[in-house]
Amino acid sequence: MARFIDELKRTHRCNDLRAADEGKETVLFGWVASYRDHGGCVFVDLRDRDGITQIVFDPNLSGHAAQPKESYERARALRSEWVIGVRGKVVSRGANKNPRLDTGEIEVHAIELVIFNKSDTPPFEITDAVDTGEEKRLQYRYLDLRRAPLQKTLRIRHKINQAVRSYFDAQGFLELETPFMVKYTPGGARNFLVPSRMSAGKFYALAESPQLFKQLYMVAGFDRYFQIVKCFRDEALRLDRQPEFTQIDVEMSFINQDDVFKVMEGLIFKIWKEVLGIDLKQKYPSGRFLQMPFEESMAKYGNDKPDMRFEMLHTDITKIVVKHGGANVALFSPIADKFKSGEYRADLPAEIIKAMRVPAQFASKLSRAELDKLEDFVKGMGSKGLARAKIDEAGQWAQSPLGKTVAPEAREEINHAVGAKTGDLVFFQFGKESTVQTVMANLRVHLAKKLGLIPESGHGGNFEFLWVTNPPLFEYDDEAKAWVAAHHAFTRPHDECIDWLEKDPGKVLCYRYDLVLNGFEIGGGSIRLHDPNIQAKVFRALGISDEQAREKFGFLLDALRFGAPPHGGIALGMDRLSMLLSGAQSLRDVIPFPKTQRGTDPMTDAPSRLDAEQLRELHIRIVEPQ
RNA sequence: GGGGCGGUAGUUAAGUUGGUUAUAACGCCGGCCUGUCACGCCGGAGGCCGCGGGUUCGAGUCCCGUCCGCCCCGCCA
Repeated sequence: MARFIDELKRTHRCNDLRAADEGKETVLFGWVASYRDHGGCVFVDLRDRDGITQIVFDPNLSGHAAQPKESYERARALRSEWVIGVRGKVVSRGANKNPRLDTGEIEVHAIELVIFNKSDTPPFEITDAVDTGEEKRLQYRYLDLRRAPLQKTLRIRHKINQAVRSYFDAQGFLELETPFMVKYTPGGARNFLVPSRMSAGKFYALAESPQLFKQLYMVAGFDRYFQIVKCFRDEALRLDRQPEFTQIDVEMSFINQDDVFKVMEGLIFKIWKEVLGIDLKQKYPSGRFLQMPFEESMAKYGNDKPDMRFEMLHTDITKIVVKHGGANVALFSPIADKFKSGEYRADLPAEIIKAMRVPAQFASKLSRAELDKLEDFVKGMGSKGLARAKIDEAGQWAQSPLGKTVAPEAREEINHAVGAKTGDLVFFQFGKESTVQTVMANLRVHLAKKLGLIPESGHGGNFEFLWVTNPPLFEYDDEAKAWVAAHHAFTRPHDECIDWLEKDPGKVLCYRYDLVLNGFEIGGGSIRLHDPNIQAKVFRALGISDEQAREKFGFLLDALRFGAPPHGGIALGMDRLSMLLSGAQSLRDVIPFPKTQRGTDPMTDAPSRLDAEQLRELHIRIVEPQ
């Protein structure tokens, strides 16, 4: 029978002991975070998931028998990350307190020491401050996870999970599971595929979301469903996108859009309260978040996930320029001319001109070199360049090629629309609408970071929530020359837009909504189409035949014919939520075992090749890329 | 598929117009030290400069290719 673990059970964790515990005997288990050998005595910082306690090994401790001497001798050999157990006595540090440790008022005088296991020298130091490349950290993720910041973020995930479960349970939701291995459906996000051994040549797909199944739960009458669920998407990775991620998935029956908002706002309030101790009531006394139409968001911010923590709004000046016949600016003229010649329909502008004002007090901080760098920044996003103008005392566009020719009336109207005053800097983008929007949206955020306009987030409570609502149901696909569903084909259009489905699909708005926090989309959902007649019209607008619809979504269409209730739902990105709650800079810092940007895992070396026999069993032949 | 940045000791980085022995800090190893907590002091080891090719008397440095990582566009809820 082993002395430690069998006989000596752990009495405390490494962040438990305080001044009040003085005199107690304690048994602690943990890892050697650091050791300081002073010749006569040895100090060890013992670490577990909760914190650090200083252990002292001193052969001359009064009141004990031979054991301290023996422990001291062995303690001198301790090294970083060895796993040990200690029996000792809690003693006040007297004048030698360490205010930086929660346990800094006390230390433990060791009587007995056990070395459970030695450790190789770790490839990087286990400290709070990261000074190691991310690939190394991922390669030794189990060591990286010993660091306090990651211990803290994973604890936040735990707390979110607990808050979600208790909230939804109290609201009458059932936590129900859905399959991960599903039928492949083309369109939307690419699926990861799983070959079937038993059905030669056939594949399952990993679910990109539980979407269809949660709707089936509604048809089945479960009424209120939620699930904390893994989803899989075989798409390019980003700072805020991983191939395997977790959603807080919700669906409800007999509700409208606002009912969904209320339920989710309640959840967010609870999560913030329980995880951060922040009462969002102070910021949102009504309990409700701001709502903004999609169109307004695109116009003012250039995207549908605006960071509301700072201003620098966009202004669309296309109409002003067109009105002034190009405003006598050579670069603008082609766009204005196209409108004039009727090449573009007024309701379908493929090209736009946007301006963004940087107020004088910030504009003055930007050096010439920095402004030139912005040129490269926008070019990286497909822009041809970044036109700019400095507003002088007379309201003229100084330091700008545009200013040399621009018609004064047009210039004044633009200045007025943009709100430009003396000393302000105005940036312009023009051309293909999608490019202009992307460039201007990114430029807005990039400049805000550069100029320090974004307040510190975190526990100060700089959390700006926003519902972005009522986007168009369809988008025009330039390449395919056809209307495609902006999200999926089962979103309910606004009732007053039903007529447009046939006449002008581009005008159809729908009950879709995104929840945005500080420039990140943290959730999205919709009210679903449950009326088969309107569903048929939507398919017609998309040019999807009955046969095609049946082939792709047959089982859902079948189900909707058997008394589907009005229903809708939403999914929150659990990982992004954790990232914003913990102040982490990357999704990879809140996912325990994340993938690199190429979707690989440096620790396990996944994905990996299979040998010929395994491939044969799966009926797969590898075609080497050229 | 495209653009940008990066890869030098275990780790993080420096490395000049191409030049002779490739630096520093931390870590590691050995020794000393009874109040440290970024302990201190003395000594030491440690290098495929991502990989392959080219230019050159000479390449960490210049050129071409390639692999890997990060950020972004496209893509993606």
